[in-house]
Amino acid sequence: MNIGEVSERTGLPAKTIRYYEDIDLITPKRASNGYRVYEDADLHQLAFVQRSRSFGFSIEECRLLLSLYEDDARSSADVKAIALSKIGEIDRKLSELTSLKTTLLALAKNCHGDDQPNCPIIDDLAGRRSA
Amino acid sequence: MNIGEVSERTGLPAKTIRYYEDIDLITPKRASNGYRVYEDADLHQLAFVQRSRSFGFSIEECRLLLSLYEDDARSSADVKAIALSKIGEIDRKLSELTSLKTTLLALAKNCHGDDQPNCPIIDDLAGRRSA
DNA sequence: ACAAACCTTCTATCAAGTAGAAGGTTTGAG
DNA sequence: CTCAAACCTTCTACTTGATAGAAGGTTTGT
Repeated sequence: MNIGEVSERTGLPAKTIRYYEDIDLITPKRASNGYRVYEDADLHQLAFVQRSRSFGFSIEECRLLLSLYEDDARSSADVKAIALSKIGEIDRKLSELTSLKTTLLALAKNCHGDDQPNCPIIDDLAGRRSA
Repeated sequence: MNIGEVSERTGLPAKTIRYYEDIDLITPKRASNGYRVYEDADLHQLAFVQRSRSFGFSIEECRLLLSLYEDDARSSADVKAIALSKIGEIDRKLSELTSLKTTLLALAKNCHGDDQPNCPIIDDLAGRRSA
């Protein structure tokens, strides 16, 4: 299968698929004319990476997960550890975003939002505590 | 004031302060020896950007906020609009991360986490619905 | 006089692609 | 048979928001 069909089937841009080869993530064989030839196993790997990326795993994490995916002797504990650490990361981001939102909401609430220059948001950003 | 003292006072690395000049965000005057000379107004602007960045505003948003900060004829509505749009962005990220976490948690819960290769996380990433 | 501590500019690096240039090949239509 | 569309290739540059290092000039203090 050529890259065009792979792109169509997976929905990944051809550019991205070539990029994955460039970083030695998924490396198809080559035909005699130099074209990349994707076999079913490559397609499965691409779909695996695609889904892993959509779960927020970085490329390097995908590389690790992929090696576990390919490893029949893997232990599920290794996989679970990666998932749990990712959940921890998500939790940290969630609490950071939540407190950010709280602060911005409070600021916005106090701002009249009219055509006057007076603005508590600017005041706060400038370090002038408007409380 | 030289960049070293500015760095010390604001806590921003000198590299970052030079970078902000490079992208025409905060451009100090130069002394006859070529050194950057920061005045109080520059320091205020730096602190303003620093705080805006910590609120999750991008550099380009900071640039806009800074121009409003400097503009005595600004309308607070303009500022509020930026804050509200940022809150919208945060909300989108929050819900994305929350659903991601839910999915990963469900997967991790079903994984034994032992030394056996059998793993519902891998199965899901591979597209094999383990339900 | 000499070193430490500044200052300068320029270049490269990170993540994860995306976009475009410049060119070769192959497929199908007329 | 010819021509163009549609593929394919490699290489380079751009994005964000800095950070790190090279290579070198200046200034301050002892």
